[in-house]
Amino acid sequence: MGNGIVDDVDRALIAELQRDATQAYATLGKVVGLSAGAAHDRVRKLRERGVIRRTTVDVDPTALGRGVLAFVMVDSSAWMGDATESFAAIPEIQEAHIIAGTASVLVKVRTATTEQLQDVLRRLYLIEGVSGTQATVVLETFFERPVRAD
Amino acid sequence: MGNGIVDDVDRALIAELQRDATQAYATLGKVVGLSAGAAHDRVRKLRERGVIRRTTVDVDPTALGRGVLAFVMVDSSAWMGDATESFAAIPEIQEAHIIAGTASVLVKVRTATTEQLQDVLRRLYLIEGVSGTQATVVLETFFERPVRAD
DNA sequence: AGATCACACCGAACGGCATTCAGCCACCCT
DNA sequence: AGGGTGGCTGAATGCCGTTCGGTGTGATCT
Repeated sequence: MGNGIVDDVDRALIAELQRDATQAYATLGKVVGLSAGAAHDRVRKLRERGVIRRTTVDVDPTALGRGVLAFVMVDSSAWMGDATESFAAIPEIQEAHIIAGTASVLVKVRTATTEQLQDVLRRLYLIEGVSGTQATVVLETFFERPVRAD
Repeated sequence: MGNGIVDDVDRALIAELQRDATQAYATLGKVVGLSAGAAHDRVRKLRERGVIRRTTVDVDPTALGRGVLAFVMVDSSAWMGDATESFAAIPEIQEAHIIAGTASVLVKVRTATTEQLQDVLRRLYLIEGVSGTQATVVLETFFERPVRAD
């Protein structure tokens, strides 16, 4: 998995697709100096190799009623390495990472209201080994952008 | 902007598109019980309203040489509300948020190595008003998924 | 009630684009 | 030199995005 090299043309293609994945392969190819067929071939291989995981849409969280964003440091009294499913089972959690430092897990949470955020914290405490949480509410998001490709 | 209501069908369409934005509108319509034309119409309106911001691709950060992920709490001695551009100018920063609490800004950083992470911290200190940083390195990512649509 | 309007959907038609493929070229390995 | 591999071009084909006329429904106004 993940084999093969990602060259400059691949990176340019990825950057273009991140910007707008709906554009035609002919357009895409022109940007990097390739025919439509060649561009298509490269993108197909990038997908096969798992470099491009999927094509998706970016949505406005507020429009979906997920206007409250918070990061929560989760303290634990036990090894949390196998707790993926426990965190994934809470749908309001958008990301979960094991971290180095005093806390052991960092999660990114989106809810409609702060009351719902509180309820997520309650459900976090129900996870085996969780001994504490420290929530940080986001007041304003400067930006959220794709992984840098170039 | 952001006008109009997002009903259950819209949410189902968004959820499908988040899962796979390459599928045909006929398929998409079938999932929610709509014709291809109607599905296309709803998605077009969701785009116009800004509910769907863009169509993009999800990439594997490791494959692009961005294997190191860290969250950095940035302390400041001044008002940081207008510092968007300063943070955006550092390409390794993927997200930047103003937060409530002792720190004032939280940023998500992706680099190839921890040396490069250190260099990002150095550049953060160059931003006017930044008085300190506290970096938390991610050891393992459980998951990162789209905003919940349903 | 009846008339008018707005809105959402369907189904068909058109044209463009994704996808495939044969042929070609450059490079590497033996 | 010869054969194999990988990547590219350009063209052909068929599917799909996109548009549009027509219909049904519910709301508003007279």
